[in-house]
Amino acid sequence: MEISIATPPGFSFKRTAISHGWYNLPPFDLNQEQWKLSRVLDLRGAQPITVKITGGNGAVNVVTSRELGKQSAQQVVRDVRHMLRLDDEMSSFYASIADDPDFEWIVSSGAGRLLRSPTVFEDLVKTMCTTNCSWALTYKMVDGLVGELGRESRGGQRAFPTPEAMASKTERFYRDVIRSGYRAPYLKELAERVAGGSLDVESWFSSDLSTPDLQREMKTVKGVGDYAAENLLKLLGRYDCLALDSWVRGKFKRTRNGGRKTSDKKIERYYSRFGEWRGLALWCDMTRDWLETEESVAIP
DNA sequence: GCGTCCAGGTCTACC
DNA sequence: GGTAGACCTGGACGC
Repeated sequence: MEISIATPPGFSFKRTAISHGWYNLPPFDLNQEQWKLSRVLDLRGAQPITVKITGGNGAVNVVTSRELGKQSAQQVVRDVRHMLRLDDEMSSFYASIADDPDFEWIVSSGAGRLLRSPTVFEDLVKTMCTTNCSWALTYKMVDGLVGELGRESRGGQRAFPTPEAMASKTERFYRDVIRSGYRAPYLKELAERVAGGSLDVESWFSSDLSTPDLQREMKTVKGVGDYAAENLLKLLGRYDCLALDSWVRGKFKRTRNGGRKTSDKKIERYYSRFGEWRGLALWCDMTRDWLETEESVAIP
């Protein structure tokens, strides 16, 4: 089954697909030769399906692994729009950087939409798996979660596990099988709180709380500190924080500070001119070279 | 082969 | 509120 979803003017599928490390973590899979982004979506009431997404002129094309009813098709459209940030209002951000020669490329290349998961829960678990470890270990943990606990689509690929599936496993499972180390009790506790209904992380997406208040609420989750909360805030569409981690600090040092070590204060000062958009300006600046050549909006 | 360091940090105890 | 030390894993590196 094929579904075409209209994209906003200037949207770049390539820049969006590769905007964030998530494209490299299961169940996402990005084929950079064909520029095809695949993943399994858990439709809850129905068997999970695999979707393959490609860019086009003024639309993205979604091919599903089987025919879908009206309700399931609507959920696929909703999830794809959410993942690719098709409903994000970018004009204010683009206006804030349009006159800056170092950042104008973001407008002309259609960058600035950060790929995210269909659920806040998935983004939160993945973020917890990025802390204090190499990317290789992050991959190993996420791959383990998907492979061990994700529901299977018809083609044998797996979705990201539900909170209920994760809550059903023991802390030892997360240590011994997932190899998550000291994060094991954090993952177990988070899944239990979400599955039990005492924590509604999906509500964070439409929360009326101020960013500092929402950040405080996020940090009530064990294993979520400043970096993890700020990273999640970006994925929710709030960019008034920087989510500085060792990778960003190193990249800023190389690209913006002549290879010299710098303080967080200096990084904050550098991007402060972008106001409420400073987190997004920083992220685009740090990931500019993730695409070797500049992508024109005419080549989505 | 072995020890050390560190990578897309966080928690707790203590001051 | 600020800080030191502990916490898991696994790859890179020096010896």
